[in-house]
Amino acid sequence: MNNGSTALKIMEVASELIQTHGFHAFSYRDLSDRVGIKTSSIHYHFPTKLDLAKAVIHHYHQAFLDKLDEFSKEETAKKMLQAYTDLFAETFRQGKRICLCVSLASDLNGLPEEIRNEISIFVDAHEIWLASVLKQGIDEGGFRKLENPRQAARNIFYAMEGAMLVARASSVFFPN
Amino acid sequence: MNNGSTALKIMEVASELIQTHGFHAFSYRDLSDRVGIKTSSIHYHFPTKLDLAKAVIHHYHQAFLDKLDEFSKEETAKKMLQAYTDLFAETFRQGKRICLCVSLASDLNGLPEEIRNEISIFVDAHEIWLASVLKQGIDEGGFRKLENPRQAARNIFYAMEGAMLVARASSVFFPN
DNA sequence: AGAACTCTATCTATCTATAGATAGATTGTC
DNA sequence: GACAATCTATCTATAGATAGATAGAGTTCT
Repeated sequence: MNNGSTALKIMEVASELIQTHGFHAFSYRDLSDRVGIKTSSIHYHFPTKLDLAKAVIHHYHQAFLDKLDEFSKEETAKKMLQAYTDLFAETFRQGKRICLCVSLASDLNGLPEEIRNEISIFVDAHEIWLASVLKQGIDEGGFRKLENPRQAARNIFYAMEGAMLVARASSVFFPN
Repeated sequence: MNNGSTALKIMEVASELIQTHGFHAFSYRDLSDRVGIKTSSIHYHFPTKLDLAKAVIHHYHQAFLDKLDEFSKEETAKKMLQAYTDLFAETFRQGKRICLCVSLASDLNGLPEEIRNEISIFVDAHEIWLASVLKQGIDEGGFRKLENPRQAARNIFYAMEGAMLVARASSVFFPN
């Protein structure tokens, strides 16, 4: 594994394929076609598919934390929340792309513990960030008082993740 | 394809595997092992894996509509909603099993249109039922007035579906 | 009634395509 | 010349799928 531009491109394409088709629904051949190198060269960078998955999650996770930091610079909690939900909407607009961790969650029962842990840390980070935004919003007076901000944060997160999956399936969003 | 008990058993096992592992993550061999017949015999009942998927969706869809009818017999909208959410919780308790249509939705970009249509009809049925329950609850006075019951129904549905996936991934529900 | 036939459901054996993976040669850059 | 990155060629395992045989239950013909 290394951090050169080829490795990065492989990770980006892999991330896209996981988010649009799922972990078990793409192959090294698909990557090969899109990145423009042979499958064996991909193995050079990521010996196994799980190594690739781990690297993709790590990269995506870091990028997401950076986004959250950026959102935290907004003036009000309301704007932070808006920026957060906009990111989901924007992601989905790119070929019905869903959140990486939810795509992997749907395959989770067949993935090794190492990956499951990475994903659970990622999910927790979302909830903690959202809960802190909610608390700030309550203090600011922009949001109404909540009994359990952490639970409310979870509910928002559930709805965001569920909405992406359901939107893919629903005729409301993609009528024939 | 026929409706004998073997075909039914195949469908039930397939449904479980789709809900726990995903459509692309189980094989005819997995079915063969669990049902106790050879893979070739499964092909006798369901010529292709997509034929099997179609049959499973259809069967699951019908069973779900029956459940909704049953829930509609509850005295109040609040109890109907409770029965609905209990069903999700009960399903999830069986080996982190998620809703069939959401599991398939995460693989949707790689599935044929015929299946996509089946799923979208299913999703719409959920939302229509939920919206009617909400309206009834508002009329009864048990629920507070909503500007857009259909949108509220969608939000409930999103949260239910998202919660199952996130619960699978979250350390809050499955700490190490 | 009994022989001949047909249908259902299963089996064994095998096919083709593709998956992820590996060995070893080649190329290009410092 | 050494190393990084890529290639060609190939491997093993498994996927979904198919062909053809078989056992046994039910049907039809004479």
